[in-house]
Amino acid sequence: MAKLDPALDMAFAALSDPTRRRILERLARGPATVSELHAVHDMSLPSFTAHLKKLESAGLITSKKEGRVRSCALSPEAFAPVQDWLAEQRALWQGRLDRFDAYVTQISEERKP
Amino acid sequence: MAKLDPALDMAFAALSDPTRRRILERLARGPATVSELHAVHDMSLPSFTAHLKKLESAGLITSKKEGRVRSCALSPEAFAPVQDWLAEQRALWQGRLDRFDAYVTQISEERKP
DNA sequence: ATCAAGCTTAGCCATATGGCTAAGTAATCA
DNA sequence: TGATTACTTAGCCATATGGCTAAGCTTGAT
Repeated sequence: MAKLDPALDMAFAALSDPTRRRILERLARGPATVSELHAVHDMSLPSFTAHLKKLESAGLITSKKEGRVRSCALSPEAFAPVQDWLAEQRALWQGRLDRFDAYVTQISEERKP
Repeated sequence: MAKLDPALDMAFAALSDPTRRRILERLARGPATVSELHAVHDMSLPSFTAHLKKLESAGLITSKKEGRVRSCALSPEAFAPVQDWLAEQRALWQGRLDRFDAYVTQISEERKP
């Protein structure tokens, strides 16, 4: 519905990177610290934290620093707009299909009698 | 599931731009020519066709040139991997929630007797 | 008081992205 | 044939993205 939706832009952009999707997959199983998340990624820490930052500014994760440790958690509700947009697309397309069906049906009805 | 999925990368990246989402929303209602699609976008034609190219290389639309006119159509099946990934995420997250519920239930059970 | 752990900041680099104009090509129309 | 339509290609530009290293800064442990 929204003509211009920067939140949606950022969410989709954040999801377009495989490193970031892996991070989300990990966080779906529960919170983790930056170091824990970084451990399985063959990448420098600064590069890695840039990905976390992007996920956080897209609203897909939250993080909080306690002492010298930052822990991250998924923000599952942030996925809703994305899924909603896709669902709406599907509905539009389905609507078109249904109307096409109706049209075909109508044509064949008209040819019968 | 796929550790590395360039198709998913490209689909999400294609969806991260508002111009491209508007194009998809239009195409969900039915096919259209490049000119028709371009008409409602305040942008030069070359810039606009670059968006179409990106959508097409992400597999989200197809196009075919007949004479001097190129017409574009949605490829609805290309949305499946995207929706599947999101659904899987949701499932992971839900699984975690359920296990947490079970844990809480177990704890309260243990306190009762 | 030192040292180590766990990030963070700063700066650099290469490539990608998203926009433009100007010029080119191919198909239809008059 | 000549003009017009409908893109297409080429080239330029600014900013964003994704990677790096080196140095800094808290916090926690010794």
